[in-house]
Amino acid sequence: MPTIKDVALKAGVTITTVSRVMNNRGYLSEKTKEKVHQAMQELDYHPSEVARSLAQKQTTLLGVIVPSLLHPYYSEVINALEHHASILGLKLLVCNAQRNAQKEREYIDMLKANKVAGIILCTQSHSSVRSLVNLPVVTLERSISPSVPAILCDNEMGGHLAAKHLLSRGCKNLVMINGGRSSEERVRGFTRTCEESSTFFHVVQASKRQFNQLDYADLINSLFIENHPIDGVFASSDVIAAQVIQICHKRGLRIPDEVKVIGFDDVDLARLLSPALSTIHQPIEELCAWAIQTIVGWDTTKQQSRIVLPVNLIQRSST
Amino acid sequence: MPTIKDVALKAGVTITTVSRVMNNRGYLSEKTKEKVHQAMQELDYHPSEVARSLAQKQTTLLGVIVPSLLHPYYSEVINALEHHASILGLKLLVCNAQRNAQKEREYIDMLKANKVAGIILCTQSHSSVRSLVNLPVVTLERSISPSVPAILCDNEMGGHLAAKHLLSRGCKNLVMINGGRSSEERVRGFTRTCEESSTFFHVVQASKRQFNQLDYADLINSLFIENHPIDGVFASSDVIAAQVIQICHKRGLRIPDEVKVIGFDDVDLARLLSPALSTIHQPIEELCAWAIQTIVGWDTTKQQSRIVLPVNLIQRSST
DNA sequence: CAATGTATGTTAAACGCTTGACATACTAAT
DNA sequence: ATTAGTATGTCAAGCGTTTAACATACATTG
Repeated sequence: MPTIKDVALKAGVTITTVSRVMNNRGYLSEKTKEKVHQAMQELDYHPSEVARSLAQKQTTLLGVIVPSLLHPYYSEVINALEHHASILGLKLLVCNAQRNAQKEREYIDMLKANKVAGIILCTQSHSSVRSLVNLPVVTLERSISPSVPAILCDNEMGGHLAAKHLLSRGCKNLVMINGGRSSEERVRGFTRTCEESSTFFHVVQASKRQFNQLDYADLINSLFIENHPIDGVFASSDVIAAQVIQICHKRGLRIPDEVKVIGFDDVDLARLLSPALSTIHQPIEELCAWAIQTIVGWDTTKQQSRIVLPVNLIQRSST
Repeated sequence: MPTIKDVALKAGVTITTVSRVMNNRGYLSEKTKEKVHQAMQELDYHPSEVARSLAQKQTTLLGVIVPSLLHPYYSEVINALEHHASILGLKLLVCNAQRNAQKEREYIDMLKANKVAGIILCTQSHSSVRSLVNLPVVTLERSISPSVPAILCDNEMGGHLAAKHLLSRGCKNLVMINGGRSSEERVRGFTRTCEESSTFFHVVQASKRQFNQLDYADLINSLFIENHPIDGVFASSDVIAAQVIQICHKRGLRIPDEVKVIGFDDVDLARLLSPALSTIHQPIEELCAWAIQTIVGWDTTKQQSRIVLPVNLIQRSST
């Protein structure tokens, strides 16, 4: 592989000049630039990012730590992050902490050892806050400490919209299934709205195990057995909602006629279900754009410690 | 951040010794190791991967290029790759080529500039073969050239199993929908089996646009309009199958009573659909394990240029 | 006792790039 | 004719490791 030296030699300039051309600093005539670019092309030269990183004490890598790579929400997050990162010449180092605080700490150490430009945290363990000083870090749909900027969607509004929608569709007996990504705000918005309309409702909480396996079947089944006839379900994620639909299907409960179901996230899965799932849309693209922006502008802009983006209702065929 | 120098100073040894301890080479007494480890702990020292990479002319990064990050198949691939990689201390650099040959080439250059330990290619463009010499590269569920080792699943067997299954369930009028990830082998296995049993069938091909958007609704709808009553559908991916189910649902066709549907991949989505989708299971874990193994053992083991793993039928409620 | 193996140490080059300091011209404006 | 700006160049240190080469010791073995 050719090095900067070879380029300099071929172009008849010094490596300083080549470096200047690459980084576009100092005075440079068009002619010199031309010569250098020419030489680069002929040699098929690509500067070593590693050497560059060492010299600059910074890489163009961005660490992303997610609690799961199988949950479609994080697939979409990674997709959006990769998109915005690549526009800025940043690369994504994807880490799956698997909801394991120990693993998360190891990943953080690893990312620091790799001198990443920043870390985007989508996990919930607080254990690691202290190891995050002096490093651009942002949490996505999560908030671990006032000292770490957080990008969130308006979860309370989401809970509210879901409840309001189910009520407006005539539901009288609501239940919310709250998955492991326990969002107090979603529950609060839902609860408040139900209470305000004096509708019968309750909230069930999934266990961490159920979240890990993305398997809520038992929980959902028990709901339909134990309780008064439910006619409206708000699931705290589309994945849970999918399973609600499945179980209604098995039990012969028609959706949306007998039971209405609404999810949260608006991942691609939602539109693939039968019936297509009504859900609360998270602006994943925007969330990710803000997250990247927060990392990239770390020193230059004063950090907003908390950014909350609006959500909205997407009505499909399940309500 | 502390450097190897600081550790050496604190431990009262030279940096050579510290380096030896870290890399476990040369003679070392327990006492020295102890001292060095102690010093590392006290300083919370983590060696700079960047410096290490420069010195060794190799990183512990693994490039992965996929055609889409939203397609659940690739989510599972990335999940499995990340898992196997992290066990070996490798990190995943995720690249989304978006089925764009130009982007793919850029990513390959970028990965080379970053001195990755290897590249796992899940894309189909051939354009880049020549730039892959002298670099551990493997293709996953794809084969671009005899000179690049490929890890595949037995697609022809998959097509065969799907057809055989639909036939054994009594279908008389089959259709296969072949998505953009055009796998000739799947078609061949399906076709051969149908022909052998003299069953009426045909194969429709989705356009690239449809694949990109993961939206096959029009195509599927036209099937049910144009043709004799179809009673069995083999979709070349679970995502397509999901949409078949949706459209049957809309058209009031009961599954599996009136139409039987089988997918391919066995991604998580399959078990979340209503009814749960029968499908051909790809051994994603094993495919990925082999892929990583191929990269890691690049120089030591002679490369097998082609590894084909078996698939199997998973029957759920859609057939 | 000599030879061998074990346990350290020192020194310094190498990896490929960035960057600051400084020197030298040429050009154009005052 | 001086000054300021522009366009290059040279030199060398620095980034934080690895690694080869070589020098000492001390402990064991034959």
